[in-house]
Amino acid sequence: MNLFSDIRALVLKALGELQAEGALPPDLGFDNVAVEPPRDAAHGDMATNAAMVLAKPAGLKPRDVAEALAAKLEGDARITGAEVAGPGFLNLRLAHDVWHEILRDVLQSGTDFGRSDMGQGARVNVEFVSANPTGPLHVGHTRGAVFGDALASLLDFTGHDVTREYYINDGGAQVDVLARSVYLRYLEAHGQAVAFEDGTYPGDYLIAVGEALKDEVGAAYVDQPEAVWLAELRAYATDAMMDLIRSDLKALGVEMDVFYSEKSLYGTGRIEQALAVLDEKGLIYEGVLEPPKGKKPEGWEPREQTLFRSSEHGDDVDRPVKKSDGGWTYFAPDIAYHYDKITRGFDALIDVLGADHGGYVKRMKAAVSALSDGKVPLDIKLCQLVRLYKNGQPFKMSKRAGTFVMLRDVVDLVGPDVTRFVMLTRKNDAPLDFDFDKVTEQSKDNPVFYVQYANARVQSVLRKADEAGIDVSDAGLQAADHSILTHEAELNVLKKLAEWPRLVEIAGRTHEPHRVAFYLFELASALHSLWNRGHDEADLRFLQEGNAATSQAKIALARAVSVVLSAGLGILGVTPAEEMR
RNA sequence: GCACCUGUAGCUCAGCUGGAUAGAGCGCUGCCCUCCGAAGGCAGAGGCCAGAGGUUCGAAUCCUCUCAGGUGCGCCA
Repeated sequence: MNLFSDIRALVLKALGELQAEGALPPDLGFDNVAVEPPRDAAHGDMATNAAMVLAKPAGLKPRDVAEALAAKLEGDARITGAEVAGPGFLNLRLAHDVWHEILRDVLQSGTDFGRSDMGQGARVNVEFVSANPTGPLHVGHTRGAVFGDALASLLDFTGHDVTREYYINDGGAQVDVLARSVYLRYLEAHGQAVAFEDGTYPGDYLIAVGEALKDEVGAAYVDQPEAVWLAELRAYATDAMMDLIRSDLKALGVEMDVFYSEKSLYGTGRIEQALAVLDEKGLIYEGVLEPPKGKKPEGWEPREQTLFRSSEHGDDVDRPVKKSDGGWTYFAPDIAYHYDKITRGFDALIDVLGADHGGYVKRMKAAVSALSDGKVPLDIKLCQLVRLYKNGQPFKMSKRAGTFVMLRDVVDLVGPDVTRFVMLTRKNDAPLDFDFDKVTEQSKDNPVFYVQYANARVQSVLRKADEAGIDVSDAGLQAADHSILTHEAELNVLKKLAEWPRLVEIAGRTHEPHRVAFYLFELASALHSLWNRGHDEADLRFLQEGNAATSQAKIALARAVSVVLSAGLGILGVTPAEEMR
């Protein structure tokens, strides 16, 4: 149950009655009527802008509309006060019962509390990571992996049918480079001295691949020309790298539903087919592009290419799908890949990419718009870079210097839970600072710790209550008399719990999982605040000595916080802490 | 040159897809531990929301322009 939509429904019903009575014009639309938590708690529990939105089209004064609405709403048992404020806000106060009902709902629904059917089962494809299969994942990929996975969970929680997908770029020239690099390691395994020149991957992770290849084929490829082994090694090396990447993802707790191979698009007519669709719409032509102004690429000369008229779908210029030598550009298989996603029947597509792919957004949106006749929306989420720090000092990533930080390094050092949470404490399009020391610090500066600690405190109360012989089973807590929870600090926690379903919908709609992380911090904060007031005010403690009934009600509140924390952490892919060590 | 992202407290950042007196953490100031729930809590100071116009009942949020930082710009994926 979502309290905000319930109250909004109530407001709409009242407005409808006013309409029926002739107090409002009959042709008035209520789409813009919103019910929100007021920023200032002194303004009550809920506020609606109905009067201000409707006054103008109705030809009435905002305050008059608000007064009429207030009179209607005050008849409802859930509303204990409705007052007009400011330019025409209607501030509502809700009965304590409303909050206690939320508590019951949380306890009954468990971590499904807040689950929404907003998505109505729409099929959404979330493509993320999609790192080139040329080596293990590094810290930049990690952010995309965590973001994509959490976004997918969030969409699932809001009623979408989600597919997590990884696009394997196994079709391009970089796979040749990989194959040749593996060949060098293979020769090395046979005792030959090799040199890794520019244009090869010198990474240590290929040593094992070279040795495994030797075990498999013996000396069959030694001193053989490329023509003999290249095609074989491309496939062999790609498989080896994907195994590596899969295990990296597993270490982070990410599981893909689909791995889609770029290679499968070549030689199968898939690319030609997708381009034919565009061609039918008159969006493919032979032409010559203007050189970019200002910074002319070296050796620029005008050449005729096959172009996609992406400028008709919002792009700035048209984009080449064929190189001047007739081969496909990288864009062509990408078009085919997205066309494939569309034909698989997805209602919406999401691509999670690194920020360096910014230049790619418009053309891909143009392609999807053209291919689906504007029916399938594509949202592209760009993840900004991660800046690493150690002891407050920046920590440069450089391939050449060999200090390239891998996903595995981060996860091994701080664990998957901390990695995931911290990666989600910034919105995707802002850069993220990741300090290895701060993220493991046990203090309130550290949001991961702060949230986990709140959950651990609740678990601790539950254990102690159990030892004291209080029934803290789900049934016991549900049956408790929650109506004694009337203290402001307790109501604050309940109100924060009531926000969860709304927060989830907003986060899901905007594709912004970081909102969940911030909410969890606020919820944890509300619990800590109540907990600490218990220090001075004994009757605010969860465990009331010698009064099992009161304890049960208070512990039910704590338990509900734990439930929602678990649900939220679950979306982020973080395991709730039972205790702090 | 063009496109995209960013610009909010001293610092790091939220800000509900247009709402009321713009929030949090850190840092700063002042309180709160004989013991029973202080790896914490409470209170306070701190703002021209980069700047200028516009849209409207109402703008940090939408539009235009300017400034600053980042990213990218045919024959790499």
